[in-house]
Amino acid sequence: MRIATWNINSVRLRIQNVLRFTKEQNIDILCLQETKTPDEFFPRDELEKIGFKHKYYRGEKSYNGVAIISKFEFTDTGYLNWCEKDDTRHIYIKLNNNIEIHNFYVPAGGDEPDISINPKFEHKISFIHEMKNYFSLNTKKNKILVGDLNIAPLEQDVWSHKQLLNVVSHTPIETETLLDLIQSGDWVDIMREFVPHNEKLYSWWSYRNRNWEISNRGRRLDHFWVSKNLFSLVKSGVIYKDTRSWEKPSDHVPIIVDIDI
DNA sequence: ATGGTGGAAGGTCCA
Repeated sequence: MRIATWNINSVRLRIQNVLRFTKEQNIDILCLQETKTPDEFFPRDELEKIGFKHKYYRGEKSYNGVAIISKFEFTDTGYLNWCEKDDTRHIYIKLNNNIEIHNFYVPAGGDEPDISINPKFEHKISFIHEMKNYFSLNTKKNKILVGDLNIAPLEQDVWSHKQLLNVVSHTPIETETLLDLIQSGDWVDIMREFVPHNEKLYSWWSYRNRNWEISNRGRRLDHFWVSKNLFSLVKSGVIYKDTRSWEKPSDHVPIIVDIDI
């Protein structure tokens, strides 16, 4: 089974990119973030035509929004509201092999990395804490967690560790909280099993840099984790940088993972 | 310290 995750930054604007990507890469299940559309406008018919018969999505006007589209049926679907908000930042589905896939869009956190003066940053940190509590209560088997977590936890997950230490996405409070979530939840950070920790690895390049590929000032904000019992079944993990060069690209690129499930 | 770009909206807010 080939599963991918992608912050699409408007699924309606980039539906052609989604169709091209899923066809060319033969994706079975695609988790999307920042779909930015209410459910009644989700492009379900186009996706149906290319074989994604099973879909579960929650969106809202302008902001947030998550979706899972699949060639395999779901035996359960659902979501939780985090930080007592009903924004659309999380959904999960269950497959008939009893594996659960959680799809998250964690708050970006604004500009100022100080929880006492920036409510967006406080929201982000609280969100990760709630994820930690939730996944420590539940069984740590047969789970997959993907999404735009808006944190680059390791030194080589950003173009300059030193220069980004005080930039939201790579501050110590964020990276420590995220690494704690990985540890306490017994998660395996797939991409870092395939790419050594001393090699640069990014999934996002800002729109604000026209020469994004030359300057290569990226960050690894997108993640694909599996519970430990599934790790031996994971055959490959790739960050598919090609889409960043397509027409009207998202600023994030997909992660593609092959799993024998 | 600032501004650079993009999306949804049709004014700003958010990233």
